[in-house]
Amino acid sequence: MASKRATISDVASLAGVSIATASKALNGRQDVRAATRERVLAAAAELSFQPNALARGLISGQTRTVGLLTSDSVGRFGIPVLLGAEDAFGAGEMAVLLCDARGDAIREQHHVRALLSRRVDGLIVVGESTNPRPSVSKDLPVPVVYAYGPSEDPADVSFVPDDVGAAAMAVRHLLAMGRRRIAHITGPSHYKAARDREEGLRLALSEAGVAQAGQTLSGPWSQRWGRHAAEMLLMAEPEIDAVFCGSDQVAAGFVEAARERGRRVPDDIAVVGYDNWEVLSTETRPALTTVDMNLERLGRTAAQHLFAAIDGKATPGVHRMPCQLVIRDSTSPPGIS
Amino acid sequence: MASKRATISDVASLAGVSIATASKALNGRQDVRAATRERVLAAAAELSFQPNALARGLISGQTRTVGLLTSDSVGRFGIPVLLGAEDAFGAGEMAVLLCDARGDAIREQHHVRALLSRRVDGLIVVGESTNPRPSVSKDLPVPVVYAYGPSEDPADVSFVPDDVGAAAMAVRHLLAMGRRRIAHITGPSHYKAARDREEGLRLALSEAGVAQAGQTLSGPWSQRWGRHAAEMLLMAEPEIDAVFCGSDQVAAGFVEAARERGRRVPDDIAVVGYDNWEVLSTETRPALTTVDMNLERLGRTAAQHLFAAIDGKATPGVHRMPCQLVIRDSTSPPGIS
DNA sequence: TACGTTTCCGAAAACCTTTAAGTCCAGGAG
DNA sequence: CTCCTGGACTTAAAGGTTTTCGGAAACGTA
Repeated sequence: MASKRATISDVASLAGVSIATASKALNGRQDVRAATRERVLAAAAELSFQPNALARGLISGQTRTVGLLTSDSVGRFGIPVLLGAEDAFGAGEMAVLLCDARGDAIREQHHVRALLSRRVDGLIVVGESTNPRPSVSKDLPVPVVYAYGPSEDPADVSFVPDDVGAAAMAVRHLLAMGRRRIAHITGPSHYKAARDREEGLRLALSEAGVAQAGQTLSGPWSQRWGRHAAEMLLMAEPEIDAVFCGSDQVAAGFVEAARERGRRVPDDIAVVGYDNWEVLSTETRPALTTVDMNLERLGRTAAQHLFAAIDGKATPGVHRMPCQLVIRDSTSPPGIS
Repeated sequence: MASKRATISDVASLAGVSIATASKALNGRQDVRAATRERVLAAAAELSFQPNALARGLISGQTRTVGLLTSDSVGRFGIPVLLGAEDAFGAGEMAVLLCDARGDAIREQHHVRALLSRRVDGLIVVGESTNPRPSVSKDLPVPVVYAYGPSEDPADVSFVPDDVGAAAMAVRHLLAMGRRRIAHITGPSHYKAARDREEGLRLALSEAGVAQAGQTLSGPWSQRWGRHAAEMLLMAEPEIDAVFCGSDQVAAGFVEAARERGRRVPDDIAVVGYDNWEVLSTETRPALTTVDMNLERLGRTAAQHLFAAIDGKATPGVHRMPCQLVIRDSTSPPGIS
């Protein structure tokens, strides 16, 4: 460990000026002769002076720090959002204070207080699912932005993926590929994501005047469920030519089971997944056409919006961010692959 | 946004005492009459007073904040370590300042300076691989602990998974199951993880006086490589009865290709993976026996060690943390599953 | 009464920086 | 010569808290 850290008064006395002059020189302000500024800068470099952000924050009232509150950071979805936010902040001089409430409301309140006591300039709350969640607290002295999981309170600012639009886009792609007997396997219906994606499916089907093949099958978001659902579906609706799956895990399971049952993908049945979780979507055979929610961008956008809210005006409400369809082999026209 | 935040002097005047007395009452110190303490506490509650951590840190010289510097947070390995560290810190009153250098040394130095200027009490550096990395900086005024990726400088404190020991444990398990023709498929040899795991394999084999079946096959850490290696291996060494894979991705690829070639797992060939990446290890059929590096615990331990280093003495050097073998169906004795 | 002890509380310094206000001086205008 | 202007620099206050030390009151003892 190095010896005591240099303060601005050390710099000032080494340069032979007052503290105020040193401060002005270091901050590039007027009223300092060029020669004097040089001396101060040289002194600062020699002492490897780093201004104390605490003292600075105490005066300015701005810490240039934001809190990032996650409910379940182990989840696959929180992480990219977090990364995107960190990215946007890191570009400036902002720092991110990370807290994980692990789904516990008490702990969340505790963290909010701790962050407030550290005088963060703003808060980003990233949810573990797209289900609306309780507002973190009314009347906080700093702006709050919700990412991935929106706030229940429409007066708050939330950024969520446009699941309905993305699902419709995915299904339109299947229709454009000439598929007409489209089935749907997805996750538990208490997930808004599952309901939204189904809504998107219905939307695209009704636009085209096509009926859904069989009932929507709901189960866990797992590969195992994808396999199981595949067996049920191929029994009940043997003539399907496409499946829209609510997640890549489900899709990977479906593909595997379908192949074992002698159905070729994509020749007999085209498959679309969701999430673009690359370890699954690019490693299955064939690689999966899937929806990429672009979560890093969502996180970045949320962070940029927090900036705006910090020094100015926010635009409340739920902002739906467009997703992207990544087209791979699992939806190629028959005979191509 | 709420109105101006209450300060301790607001609390003091509401309670009708001096600032000093208010401070003592709030911090549970002696020399305050019980009744007075009550009044102060009540006033603080009424104003929902939160002490300003900046002012407090300015005096005490302790911010109760640590910096978490990651080189590649998108990686699967950094995240659990980060979570474990956050966990250990969150238990106390510590907060974590997260920075992602994205593998760029310049950016890393920039972040170190920013963190130092914020007066963090310590630093955790989490690597993206177990390859030793340059020390973040000499003579920092705060303690530094490296997690997952150790520092090149043996005077630093590093915590890494015991890959050699874990690999040996995995291979001993195969031997205990009666397997004698054991092959090895792993990742690129410029990864220390790949070299260490191979070393563990050799160790366990030579203990038992058993020769490795064929050469070690090195390739990318991917499922695709696992499939490809399986084809080569089953051609070159058709009589193998077990494979130790350097990662679950490789193992999943191997299992898939082996089954397509008509080899039953585990009856004909037992398979062990590495990482316990659950989306792969529990969803393959059969579920994979694999090594769990227990990265969250590693992160927690690193954090706890940082505590120790902050207020006392550190024990320099590379600390190897034991891993755990998770036994599943892919190594069951023939005839069981 | 004088004095010592205990108990409770307040004044003020300290932490480090920024900034508003003030000082000093040279030089130009009248 | 006086007055004014502007540049270059310094002084001092402010920001919120903790902590040391001194003071005051209350009480007991001689």
